[in-house]
Amino acid sequence: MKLNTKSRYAVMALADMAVFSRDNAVSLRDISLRQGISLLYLEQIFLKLKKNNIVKSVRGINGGYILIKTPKELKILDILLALDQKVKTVGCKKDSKKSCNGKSTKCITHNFWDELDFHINSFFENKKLSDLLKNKEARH
Amino acid sequence: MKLNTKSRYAVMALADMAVFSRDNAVSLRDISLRQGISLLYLEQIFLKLKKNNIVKSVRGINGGYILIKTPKELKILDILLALDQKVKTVGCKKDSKKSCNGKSTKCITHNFWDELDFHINSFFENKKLSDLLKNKEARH
DNA sequence: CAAAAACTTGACTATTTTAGTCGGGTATAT
DNA sequence: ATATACCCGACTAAAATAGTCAAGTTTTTG
Repeated sequence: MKLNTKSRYAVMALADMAVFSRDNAVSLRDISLRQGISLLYLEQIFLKLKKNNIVKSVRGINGGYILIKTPKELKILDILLALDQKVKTVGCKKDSKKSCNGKSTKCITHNFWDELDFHINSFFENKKLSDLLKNKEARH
Repeated sequence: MKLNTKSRYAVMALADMAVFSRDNAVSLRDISLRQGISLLYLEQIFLKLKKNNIVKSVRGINGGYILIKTPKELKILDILLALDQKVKTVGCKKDSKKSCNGKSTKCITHNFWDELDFHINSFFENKKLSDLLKNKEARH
């Protein structure tokens, strides 16, 4: 039950941008230094974020990336989907024909996994990037 | 964001037992046939379920496994833990010393991942095996 | 214009995890 | 006795993951 590091770093990098950008583009080099993430790896991640319209890029000197939406509007779910991190915890259910374990009938636990996925999905759907920043140093 | 098949099959097999046992032991062979799970694989899974006191075994002819708790009492979380399926979606946090990304300070997204884990954990904690059986054919 | 900063992109690879099998046991009811 | 069913460690093929590399292109600034 793990999230891949790409998704994790993506959220981390975007949170960094939300904190440090003041309308200016934020370079991957800066994010890399601040968050301790490999620059090469960040490049790969931002490629996907760009393709999925989470950020836009500015080339050349003083270039970098800019959030397309405000942190208040940006759902965490959108970030995960951009990194191909689907919330589908279990294989059974692809299509409705031969759904579970190769059989044509729904398996005994089918609805339970559906519920689980829905539960997790809702969490990511309701959380916005701005929510991460609030409690940065709050709590205990 | 996937559950491994061992956990999935474990839940499935235990649900099967809950449905088909009438105080008698349920053999893995029967579960294998009914649920379409490899017998050899089931053996591996039940070894862990036994070690973690989810089931007890009866050897010899007419042997099999018996649920230790009633389906109403058996938390799904206990099943997952028995299969080493920890709900810890992200690497940062092992110990409190050098927690995130090798750094000594909590990463910017740390609390968020904690919340996520808590959210998922609660789900598994509150769901009992008996809950899976109720809505087997219910809903839509 | 030249050079440097920074984005662009596909391919590649080592490591780890996963899913599942195999073989050779042991216990027990009939 | 023997068949059934649990017991258990070791093994392996395949897939996923994490991350690197190479070779660009674009744009700003001096």
